Amino acid sequence: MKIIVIVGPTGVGKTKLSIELAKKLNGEIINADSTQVYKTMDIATAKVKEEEKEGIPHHLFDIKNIDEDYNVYDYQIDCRKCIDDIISRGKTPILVGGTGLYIKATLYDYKFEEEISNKDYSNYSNEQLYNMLKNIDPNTDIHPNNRKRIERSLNYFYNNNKPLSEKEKTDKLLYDTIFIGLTTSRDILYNRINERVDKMVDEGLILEAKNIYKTNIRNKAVLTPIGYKELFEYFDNNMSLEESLELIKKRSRHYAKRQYTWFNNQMNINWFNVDFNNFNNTVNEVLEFIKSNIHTL
RNA sequence: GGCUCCAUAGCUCAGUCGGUAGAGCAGAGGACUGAAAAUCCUUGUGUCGCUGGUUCAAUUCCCGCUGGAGCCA
Repeated sequence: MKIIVIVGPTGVGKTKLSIELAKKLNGEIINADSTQVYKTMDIATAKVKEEEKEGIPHHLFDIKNIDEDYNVYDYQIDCRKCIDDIISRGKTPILVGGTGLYIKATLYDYKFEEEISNKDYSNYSNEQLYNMLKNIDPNTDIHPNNRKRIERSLNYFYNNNKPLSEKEKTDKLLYDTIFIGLTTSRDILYNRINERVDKMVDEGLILEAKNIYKTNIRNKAVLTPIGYKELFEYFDNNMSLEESLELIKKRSRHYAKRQYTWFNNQMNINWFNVDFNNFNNTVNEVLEFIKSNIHTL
């Protein structure tokens, strides 16, 4: 059984395509977006709305509260379980989302072990941490400024008693997968992203952010997505509303660019240019590609 | 009408006591195996507004023009 994966930068229309494909391919949709696993983070994450689902089963959305942690390790387990379940019922799993790492860790043979201890490094400078890492892992290629990676690397060492640079890394694909990528020109994409932020505001983004702001939760889940931390600056009077929204747009543009870098260089994607005037053209083009791909096997 | 100031990268500006220029932002490229919408790295050639003059050499000095800001009438 084939797995369909739909990727692409934020705002190209992945959600829409996924539902059209699911209808035609007897499919079920699995979220592959790190921020959409959380409840109540709906507008900012551009989560699919209930009325848009058209009866298609959607998995791995809204499975965590915002005060809970979730990461690749958890996702790999959940998503593989989900894929197996859908296949066992004779349906087609359709992974949709923009989080390249989650998709790759699930479909490729990434190995994670359970980890227990995670130290607090807040008393150390970047330089001190880097030197600590160099001591235990001389071959590390992490940049000295990349504190997050350095901490992770140290934790890996203390949990596994070996340097992260010696971890075995495979590029083996575990599932029979068709990778579909949606794309468009940079100009059009950036315009869509900018307009979408304004649309989010119309749909209640500020209230949604305010509600999360009022919980006083400031963990990874809350501070990771684009759209809340920027508005918090406005709520705290450090920024005007306009500045805050501009920042959201800018960061979304940067994010889209990083997504291209990942998908172009980490995965073998079959790219399709989106026809925004007639989305059906795009759907049909992709469908044809999938069908020809299935037949050749 | 008179006087003063400004005109340099897509934007905001710095600078060259004359030897054709540099920052921030925007933009572009890249890395990525437990925060990934995160984190980190790399990347600045542009008729120095236009025209003429002085000079071996002008974006830099001088004349004029154009556009903008301010002051005096």
